[in-house]
Amino acid sequence: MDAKKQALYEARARVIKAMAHPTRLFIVEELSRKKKCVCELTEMVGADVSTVSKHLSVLKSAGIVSDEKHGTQVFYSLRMPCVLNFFNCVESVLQTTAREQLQLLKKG
Amino acid sequence: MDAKKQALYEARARVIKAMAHPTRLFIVEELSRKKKCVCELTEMVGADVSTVSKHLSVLKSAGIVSDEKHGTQVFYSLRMPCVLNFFNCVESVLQTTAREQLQLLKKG
DNA sequence: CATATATTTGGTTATTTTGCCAAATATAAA
DNA sequence: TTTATATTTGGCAAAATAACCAAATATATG
Repeated sequence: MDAKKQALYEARARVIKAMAHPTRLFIVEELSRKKKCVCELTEMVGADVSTVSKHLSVLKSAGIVSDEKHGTQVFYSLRMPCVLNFFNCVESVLQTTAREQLQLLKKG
Repeated sequence: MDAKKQALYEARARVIKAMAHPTRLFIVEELSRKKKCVCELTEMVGADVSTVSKHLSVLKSAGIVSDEKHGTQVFYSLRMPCVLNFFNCVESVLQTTAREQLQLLKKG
C-alpha cells in the first residue's frame, strides 16, 4: 500500500474512530434528535463534565458535530446526519451474528 | 445511562471499532471486490502476516467478515456488505470539512 | 514420516485512548 | 468588580491497541 493510499485510509479511519466509542455513539444519537448543551449531555451520559467535553471535542475534530455558543452554554448539533446510517448496518451485523449464534446452539 | 443502554452502545461500538483502522478499512474494501486469502491481503497491505491475521480476526469477531478454509489457505470474504455504506458518509464528512477549511482560508 | 507452505497464537514493547481531578477561561448576574 | 455557572484544558494513571518476532498448528506433498 503506497503512501497516498495509506493517507487516504488514515483519514477515513480518523472519522470512523471518532464514532467508535459507546459514549460518543450515544451522544451522536441524542444530537440527531435535537441540539443539546454540554451540561444536558453530561447529565444524560453520567460521567464527568470534562470527560463529556473531551468526547465532544473528538467528534468535532472529526467534523461530525458542530458547536455554537449561547451565553455561557455551548450547544452541539449533528453536522453530518449521514453517520446515522451507520446504526442501521451495525444493527444488522449484531442481529445476523446473534441469529447465527442461536443456530449453532440449536445444532450443537 | 443505565446498564442496559450502556451494554447496547458497547455492542454497537465494538462493531464500529472493528472498522476504525486504516488497514482494516483497506481490507474491507478489497474483500468487497472478491474474497481473498490471508497471503494475498498480506502482500497488498505490506505488513507482517501475523499483523494482517490479527486484523482479520478483529473483523471476524465483530461479524463483519467470514472465513473458509481451502487446503492450507484461509479465504476471507465480506459478510456484511452494508458496512460499505460507511464509506460514502465518511467521504462526505471529509469533503465537507475540507471545503469549510478552504472557506476559512479565503475569508481569513 | 519429513518437509514446505499458510495461518494463528503468545509474548513484548511502544503508542494511544480514557476518565477523573484540579486548574484555567469565559460569560452572565449581583 | 465579585460571584456563580458552564465549559475547556492540562496532567496523570490505568487500560486498550498495534506491530513485530518467534513459536505453534494445520495441511498438503515428496
